[in-house]
Amino acid sequence: MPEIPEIETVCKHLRNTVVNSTIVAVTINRAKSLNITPSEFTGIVTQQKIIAINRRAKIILLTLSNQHTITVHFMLEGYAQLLDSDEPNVLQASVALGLATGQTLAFSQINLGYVHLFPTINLEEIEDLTELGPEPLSVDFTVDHFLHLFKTRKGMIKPLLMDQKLIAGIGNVYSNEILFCSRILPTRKVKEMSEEDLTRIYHCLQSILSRAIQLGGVYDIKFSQDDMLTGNYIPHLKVAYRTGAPCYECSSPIQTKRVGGRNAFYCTNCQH
DNA sequence: CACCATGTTAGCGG
DNA sequence: GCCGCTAACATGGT
Repeated sequence: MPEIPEIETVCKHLRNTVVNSTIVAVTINRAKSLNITPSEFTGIVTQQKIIAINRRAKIILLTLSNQHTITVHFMLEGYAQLLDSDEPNVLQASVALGLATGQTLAFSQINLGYVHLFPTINLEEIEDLTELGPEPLSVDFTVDHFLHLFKTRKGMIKPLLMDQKLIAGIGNVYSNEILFCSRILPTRKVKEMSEEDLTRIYHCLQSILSRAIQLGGVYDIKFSQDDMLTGNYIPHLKVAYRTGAPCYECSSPIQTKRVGGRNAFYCTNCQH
């Protein structure tokens, strides 16, 4: 479920709280999440300062003062929380970074995801990031860039929007929302779509993702006790998880079916 | 209990 | 190579 808006929301919180903090303790309860041994990880990370927070696709990047970068992918169920270091929740985190501030940055339920560490200063060289397509919200991702990418493809639009190698950071929830906004059915073949259709998708993609970022996405786990942002986009979802409920535009029931192995949500009356 | 949901990758057949 | 499908992965929910 975490896609660009959810990860961006976590990054906002991290920028406001942990940048310039020094890591003084490391807890690893799930060594499988790492790409190196727990003692190597702990050795490299301890006493380093977190100097920058970035996002690439659905991956959080924490840059450390010793020219290393931690990459965190939540995959299905992972989440991040800032806790007081003496809170019991710290003990069940997959990987937790104790900070000099007395708080702990906890990454929990990293079951299929990972917390990797790479020696690098150039983020694009990081192994986890090399296969990813362009960031849809970057300034150089123009409508022409989008048309060029999609025009020549043969498949259905929804799986293509979720293809991380083609375009990075869009998952099941927002692909459904973007297509409802575009009035395009998820099964439509890109090849059979007009340039106008694709242009509409581009603009919906921009507006939906930016609005969802502004409002804090749809994640249901708060980053910290005073977190008023996370999840505020949930009431704005128009089709995702609304199977059988009336469409906000035309009142006909929202439909679901498998498209490209995932659940597609759509309105057969509004989308064509 | 079996099955489904999620994101990603690998593998297979067309 | 691309497309569409399936399985695998971990876990919790029905």
